[in-house]
Amino acid sequence: MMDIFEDLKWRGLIHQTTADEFLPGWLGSGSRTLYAGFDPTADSLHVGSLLPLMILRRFQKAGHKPIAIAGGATGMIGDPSGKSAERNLQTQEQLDANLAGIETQMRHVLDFECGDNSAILVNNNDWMSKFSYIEFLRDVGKNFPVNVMLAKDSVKSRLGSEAGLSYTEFSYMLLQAYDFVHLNREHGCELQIGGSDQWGNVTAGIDLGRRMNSVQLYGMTCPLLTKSDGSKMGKTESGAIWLSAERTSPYQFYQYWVNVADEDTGKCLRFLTELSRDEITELDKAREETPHQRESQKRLAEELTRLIHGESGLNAALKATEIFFGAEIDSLTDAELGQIFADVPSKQLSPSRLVDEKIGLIDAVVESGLSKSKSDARRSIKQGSIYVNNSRVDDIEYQLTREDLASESVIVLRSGKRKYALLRFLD
RNA sequence: GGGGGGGUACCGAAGCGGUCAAACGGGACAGACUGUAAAUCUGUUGGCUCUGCCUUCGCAGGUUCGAAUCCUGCUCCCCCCA
Repeated sequence: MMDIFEDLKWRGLIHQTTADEFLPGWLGSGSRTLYAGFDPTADSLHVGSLLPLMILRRFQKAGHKPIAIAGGATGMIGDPSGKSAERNLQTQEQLDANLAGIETQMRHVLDFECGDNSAILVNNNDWMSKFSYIEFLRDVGKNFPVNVMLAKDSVKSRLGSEAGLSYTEFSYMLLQAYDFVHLNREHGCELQIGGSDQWGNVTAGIDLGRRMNSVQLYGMTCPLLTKSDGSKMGKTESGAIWLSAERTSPYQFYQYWVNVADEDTGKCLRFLTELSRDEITELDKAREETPHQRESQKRLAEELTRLIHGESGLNAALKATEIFFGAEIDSLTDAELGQIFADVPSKQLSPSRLVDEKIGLIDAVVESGLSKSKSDARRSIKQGSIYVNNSRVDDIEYQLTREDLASESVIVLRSGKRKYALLRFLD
């Protein structure tokens, strides 16, 4: 069994634990059960959830049993930690749909069918919803001194803010704490992991375990995955990077990691991949010496895309990358093009236009939406920024014909470096 | 209520009778360079049946061979005095 604690430490994944001295030996001497919580606010996890998920995976590979808890109940309330304003509440239907989506994705990262230490996914709504308000206050609430709760950072910061803190959000801590106690009782779970902003909630659970059941539980937090400029990893101008292919195509996902800044890449490799120390050290060196090769970014992107989208997803992303960065496009199928250009707008035209009517390049560029007027299209072509199937065409008179089809029925137009549009000649 | 200034292309801002599709700056787009970074350099930035034609300078009229530029009315904005 590998030394999980040592590995986490080397990767910089241990921010704080409740038992620094004790945990290494404890983890090394048997299979333990641990859990991390995931917030079901959407039907897909995003890059932000990748870090705790990977930590669970590391534990599982080291022989421990991971529990992922989807906060069906807590998700209805919203964790105030690190949030500046009150959350919107979610409906039951939304939550159910979200949970289903999330589970599918977790299966890529955690093994749910490997015997004793199979991962399990539970929904805290299953036990929380059985509580009556009175019961909860009597059994759980009375174990929480308000003065201790008020001292937690997550509460303090919100009390001082203009938005304030509702009673509902204030209660969040009790729910998460009770989750831990419940999992301990039902599954023998003894360790909770979470981001460093979860410290208050984690220790609340440990306290509750001691008070209710006289058990000793443990907690471990990891650093938050942030960029060197302090912003969150996994966000772009156009929104979050998701783990579902429907929301973020494998190509976009791959590209996100290829474009990680040099300063952040080392951290990402350590935090999010399972590459060995030697490999990571080598990549660090390569990044230092030949930054323009961007070997480590490519490796990072490759590892993560394969994990989340599988070998075929990775291949699609690589093929798309090749094409989006200039490779000529020909002898592909409609299906392949459809996958590669999943994110690209397309325009359907009648096939007869290719044969009988002849479609001039200028008109094609306008119809595809790449240019807003014919004058604009004419200028673009003259300036050499229009490409048909990725080869430049600077002849204003050019007419598209069947010869220009890149697949059975598609011609790929491009303006400039990145802007693509598909013309589909179908009835 | 009185006095003054002003509304120009995506934004800021010149132009104040013809050579104005309208200087200049920013932005945007493209080309070169490059590490799918940044910077830099170059070009483009109303439309079209494109070496020419058409429509634009708050709105509507007028003067003139000719107006973004002059006149009249309307409208909106800013400043000063009440």
